[in-house]
Amino acid sequence: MAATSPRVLTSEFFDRPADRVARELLGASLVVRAADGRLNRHLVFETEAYLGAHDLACHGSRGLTKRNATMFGPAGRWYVYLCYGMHWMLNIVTGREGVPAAVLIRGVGEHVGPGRLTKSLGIDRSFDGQPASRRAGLWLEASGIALPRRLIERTPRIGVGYAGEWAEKPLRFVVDPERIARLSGQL
DNA sequence: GCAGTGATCATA
DNA sequence: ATGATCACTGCC
Repeated sequence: MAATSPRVLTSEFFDRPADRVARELLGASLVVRAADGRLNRHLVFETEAYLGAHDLACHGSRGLTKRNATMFGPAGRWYVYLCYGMHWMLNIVTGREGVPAAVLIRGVGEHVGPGRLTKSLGIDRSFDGQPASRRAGLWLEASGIALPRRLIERTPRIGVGYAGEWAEKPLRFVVDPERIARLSGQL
């Protein structure tokens, strides 16, 4: 009867190759603490991995800049940047310090699309560089379920056509949101 | 199918 | 200082 308490994912989980983290984040929960203190949980159903300096689709491949500095830092921090002058992109940094790698969170709960989910959840630049933790008010929790591998679809990443052969690597991970909600008993 | 949007970065 | 770029979205 002791309800298993949700496991907050920490740097131990994130300090691994981005593609591994991206796959294992499917079914995890993105938790947002609202202004009134309430917690809102959203199941992660779509992610993309950005592997590091050798990955030409990755911001880190153009070297360290002010914008992407968080990616070069330790794993487990939020990397948030503005895209097309309008949309905030939410990433979680992965791998060793000095290796610019991260996972883009593209879909959670009923929120489809990386720009829409940040808008819906009120996520912006203020989270950039913060550890994903309760203190930040934005964190990730492990799924309580074992997600069957056959439910995971892998495709090339979206919107990175400029990246040559790296544009075609299957580094986007997707599961059907309804299926995963049912598996988690939240439907 | 493509315009909007503006911070960021390279070039100078 | 200037111009190109861009991990998207919404409307044509």
